[in-house]
Amino acid sequence: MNTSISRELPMTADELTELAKLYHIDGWTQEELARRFDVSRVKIGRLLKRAVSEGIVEICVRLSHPPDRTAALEQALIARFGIKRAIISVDHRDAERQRELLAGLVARYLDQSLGDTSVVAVGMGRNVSAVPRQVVARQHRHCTFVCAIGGSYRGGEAMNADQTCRRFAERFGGESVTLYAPAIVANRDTRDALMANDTVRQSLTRAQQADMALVGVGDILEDSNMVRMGWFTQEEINAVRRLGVVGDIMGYDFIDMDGALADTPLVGRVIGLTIEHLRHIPDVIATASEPTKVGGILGALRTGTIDTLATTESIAETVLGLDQSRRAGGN
Amino acid sequence: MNTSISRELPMTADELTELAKLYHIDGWTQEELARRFDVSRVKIGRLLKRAVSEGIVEICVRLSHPPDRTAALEQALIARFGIKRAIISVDHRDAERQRELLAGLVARYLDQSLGDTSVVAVGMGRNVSAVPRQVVARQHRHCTFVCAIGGSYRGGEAMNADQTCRRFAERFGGESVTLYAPAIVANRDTRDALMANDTVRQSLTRAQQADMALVGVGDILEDSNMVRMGWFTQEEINAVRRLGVVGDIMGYDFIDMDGALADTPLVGRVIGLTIEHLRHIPDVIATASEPTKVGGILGALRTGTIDTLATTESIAETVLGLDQSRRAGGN
DNA sequence: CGACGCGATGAACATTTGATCATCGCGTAT
DNA sequence: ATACGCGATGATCAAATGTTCATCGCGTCG
Repeated sequence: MNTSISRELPMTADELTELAKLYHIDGWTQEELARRFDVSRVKIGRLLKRAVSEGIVEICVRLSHPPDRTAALEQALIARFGIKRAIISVDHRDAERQRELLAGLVARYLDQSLGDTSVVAVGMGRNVSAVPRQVVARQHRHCTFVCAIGGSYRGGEAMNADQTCRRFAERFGGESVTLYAPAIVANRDTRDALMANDTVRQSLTRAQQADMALVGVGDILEDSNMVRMGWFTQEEINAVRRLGVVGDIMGYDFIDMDGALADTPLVGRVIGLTIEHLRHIPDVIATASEPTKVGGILGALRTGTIDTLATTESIAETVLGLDQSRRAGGN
Repeated sequence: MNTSISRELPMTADELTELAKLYHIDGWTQEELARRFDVSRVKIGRLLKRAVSEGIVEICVRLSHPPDRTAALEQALIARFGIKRAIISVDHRDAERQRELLAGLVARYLDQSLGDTSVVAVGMGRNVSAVPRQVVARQHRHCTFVCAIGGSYRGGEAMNADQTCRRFAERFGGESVTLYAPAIVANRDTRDALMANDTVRQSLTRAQQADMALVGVGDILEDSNMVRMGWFTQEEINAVRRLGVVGDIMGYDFIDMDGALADTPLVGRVIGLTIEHLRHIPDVIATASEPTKVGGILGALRTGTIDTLATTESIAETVLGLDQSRRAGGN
């Protein structure tokens, strides 16, 4: 056990970890640490700040909504769409924070739902990849997190399913299974060839047999992931929108507000689970925190594949209202 | 919107949630909240404490880096690729910061490995040149840092091997040996002419006899150093990629995922150590911090020339998975 | 009616943490 | 050699938070 800290600021990660543990876990005060290591309190403070900035310690605040307010919303969603449960986060104006808040609740739900050997199929997207960061597992499990869709270098590595799977496995315990294939390929032939590949087949089979799935819901705005990732040209997206498409599930399966699948340029070119596969997974969690996705969420709910909806309070209300109006007003 | 909080402490969970959100998420101070709701600051404090005890907010601190995890990774890499050791850095989302973190670990490794008169061959690249900046030497030595490749004015002087050598010599003590030649020349004849030159010969000979080597691993993406330095046209890089090339060692020797050398337009035009030379150096350290380089790292490991791999946790895991899948799935 | 208990409340004080700034050491450029 | 920049350092001050304690309102019981 190393008891002395070198005089210069560049400390090793191990020393920083030790310091952070004493402060955050054991409850020492900065002044006590300063005396203990014979440096000034200010320096201890700076070191602790550095431990945070380097990711050695992570502090997450989880804000769960009190049951009474969300209970009514959840009941309405269950009654209207036949889902099994809803996870409702408080509203927040900052989009990034909002994502984190919701991801925290999803993380907690996973922590209480995951068995010791559960298999979870994981999609791509910002809302999905935000979840593992918020996980604080109470037990160490032996789960399997398997990619439900291939990878893509565009639009940031961090959103990819394999990264998300790996982080899940780290946090909850267990292993991650990567789908070694691009998320999207040039044409159906390439897709068929890939699907015939052993490695790809194996991963997909495991994904199909998952106990749970965590997927995102997308919109088809100009700045949506679809366009950012270069899967769509501007004209294509306009054309698709004219078909009445309002969003997608897991990043590629497009739906209109009635939950019907649409015929888009992507059909037959994606390597991953389809909506049909999702139907056979006992608990499909769909998560979306952006207000622009209300249409997509409504469509996703109406596909009947969603078991658990995770979203914000105001989005849930909007979706319910939207559904109401479309039932009443027709069109 | 409810703006007032009732006077008695028994508040509704909703009000507590609102309060907690303002404090924990939005960063208000207790005093601001006290003014805002016209109660004493002490009471706000008590309410916030209650929000925690009632489970409305959860605050969790996570310490990363239990050393055992990186130890397991290192063992896996050693077992799989026959390297001697691995240096694993924690992940960090900011690329620049990530480079520094990894460079710090490499610097420490050098500090504990370098003898008083060691000779180190030094490559080029961002990951290599980041190392000397992180050096904090405990003793002053008389080492020799010698360029393993010539210089290039494109793409920033700072990355050049001679600069890096000089900084190393400053930090660790000793001298630096520059390879007075361009990194790449127009054709094989020019190269032969240079290799016949006394000065060049001498430097290269010393590099070949080095005790250690520090080299980078590159990728061949559009924005890679290769292209930025103008060594490759876009067509050439595409052609090379079609050969199955996934990366390079030290900035020029190209390899596919099986670690085999590729025939590229650069062959015979580079002034510096080759992979064959590296094989005779007792400790070749390869460093790479970018996730895009996983393929290149796998190839580099399979060449069998690497003794010490320095990379990030998630890259190490990806490389292991990639190797696994290529062994299993064939192709 | 009045004494008492009890929890809530906020003033006052103590502790902890964050921010600022002058200084120092060291390496570099002039 | 000297000036300068830069980062690290800790003294000092300011802000934020935690703790203590006297008081108050209110209901209960003798």
